[in-house]
Amino acid sequence: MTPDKGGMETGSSKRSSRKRQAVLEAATEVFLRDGYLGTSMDEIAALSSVSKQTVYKHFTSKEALFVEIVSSLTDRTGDTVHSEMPPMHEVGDVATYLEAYGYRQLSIVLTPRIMQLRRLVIGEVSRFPELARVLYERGPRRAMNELAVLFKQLAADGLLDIDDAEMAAAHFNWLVMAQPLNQAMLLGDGAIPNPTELRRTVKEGLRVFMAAYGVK
Amino acid sequence: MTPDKGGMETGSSKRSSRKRQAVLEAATEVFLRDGYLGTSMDEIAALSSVSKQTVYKHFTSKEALFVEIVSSLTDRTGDTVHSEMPPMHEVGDVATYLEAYGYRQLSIVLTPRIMQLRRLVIGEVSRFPELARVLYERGPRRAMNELAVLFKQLAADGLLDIDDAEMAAAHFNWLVMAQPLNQAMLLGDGAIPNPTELRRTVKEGLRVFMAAYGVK
DNA sequence: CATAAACTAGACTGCTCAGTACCAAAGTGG
DNA sequence: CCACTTTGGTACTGAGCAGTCTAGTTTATG
Repeated sequence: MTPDKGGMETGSSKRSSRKRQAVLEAATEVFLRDGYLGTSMDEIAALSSVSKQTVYKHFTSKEALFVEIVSSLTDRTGDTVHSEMPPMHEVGDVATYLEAYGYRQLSIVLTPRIMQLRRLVIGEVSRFPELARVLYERGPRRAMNELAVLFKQLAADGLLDIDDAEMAAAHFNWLVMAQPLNQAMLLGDGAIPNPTELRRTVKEGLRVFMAAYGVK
Repeated sequence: MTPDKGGMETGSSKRSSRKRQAVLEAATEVFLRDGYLGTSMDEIAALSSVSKQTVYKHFTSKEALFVEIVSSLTDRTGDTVHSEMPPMHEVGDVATYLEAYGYRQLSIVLTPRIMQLRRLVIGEVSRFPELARVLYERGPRRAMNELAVLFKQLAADGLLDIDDAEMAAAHFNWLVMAQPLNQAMLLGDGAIPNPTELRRTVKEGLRVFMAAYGVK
C-alpha cells in the first residue's frame, strides 16, 4: 500500500508525474504520426527516455494509453476553440463578429496536430467508436450548438432572419470550414491554406450566409 | 512461356481470373473492415478460399494489393457519381436541376461502403498519400470542377449570378454534403441519414445557395 | 492420356510486438 | 543515513504476420 495518509493526493513523488508526462508526450507524437496499430510500446518508451516497465506502471495497456491521449487531446482542443470569445456584446455588426468567429475557428482547427488527430480518430472509427463520437460531440457538434444559441438570440433581436437555428448553424459552420478542412484532410498538412486564403474563405462563406439569413 | 499465340489476351485461363476476382473481393471486404495494418494476408486467403500462394501469384505484395483495391474502388465510385446525369438541357428550372443533382450525389456518397473507403484512406494518408490525393481528385475535386463548368454556363445564360464559379461550386457542394458526410464519418454508418432527411438537407442547402447566387 | 500450368496445404524463416519477470541502480522520505 | 519505492535494462514468453518453399493435387489442353 502507498503511504497515502490524509488529504492531498496530487501525485505522490514529483519524479513519477514527470515520467508520466514524458510518456504522454512521446505517445502523443508517435500515435499521431503512425496510428494505433503502427505504433509500438517500445518506440514510446524509447522516445520518452523511460523504460517499458515504467510505461506499464502508469498505463495498464496500449489501448488505455491511446484512449487517454486521444481523449485528452480532444478535450483540450475543444476547450481552446470555445474559450474567450467576447459574447457578442455589441462588437459592432453581426457580420464583423461572425467573420472573426469563423476565422478564429478555422485557424485553430487547421493545424497539423489537430488534422492528424482527426485523421487518426476517423481511421479508428470501427476500433474505437467512442473516441470518434466524443470528437464529434466536442468538435463540430459543440460548435454548432453554441452557434445555434447565438443565432436564436440574434434572430430574436431582429439581426438575422432565421427559422431553424440548428440548420443555420450547420450552414455557417460548413460554409466556412468544409472546403479547407476536407482538402487538408486528404491532401495532407501541406495543403493547409495560408492565413490570407483562410480570410478569403471566411469572407466568401459569410457573404453567402448573410445573403440567405441576413435581414434585408 | 504461356502459349499466347496471336491476338486475344483476355485472361489466359478462366480459372485464374476467377481466383483473382475472389481475392479482390475478399481483400476489399477485409481491408475496408479492418484497415491496412489490421488485415492479414492469411485472412484474405482464407476468406477468398484460395491458398496464400495463389494470392501472391496475382499480387506481388500486401501493399500492391491494397493500392489496387483502393484505386479500383475510388475509380468506380467516381465514375458512378458522374455518370448519366442529363446535361441540364432544360430540365425545367435551375433549382429543380440542382436539387436532383445534389440528392443524387448525396445518396451515392452516403453509403456504408464508400464511407468506409473514405475512412480507410484518410486513416492512411501518411502511409499512402497518393491514394488520398487520387480520392480527392476523383471525388470532391472532380465534382466541384464539373459544377463550376455548369455554373459558368448558367451564369453566361443569366440564370445564376456568379462571379467566382469555383467558389460557388464549393459552396453548393458543401452546403449539401458537409453536414451528413462529416456526421456519418465520425458517428459511423448508423448515422447515415435516411432519404427523407437527405431530401431536407438538400432542399435547405439549395435554398441558401439560391439566396446567394440566384438571379433576383 | 500426357504434359504443363495453376492450385492447395502447410511448414518454415525472420521479424515485430504486447506484456511480464528479474535484478541492479538510483532517487525519495523520514 | 537508512529503509523503501520507483526506474532502467534486458531478457523472455507467446503470439501474429509477410513472404517463401516444398511437395503433392487438380485442371485445362492438345
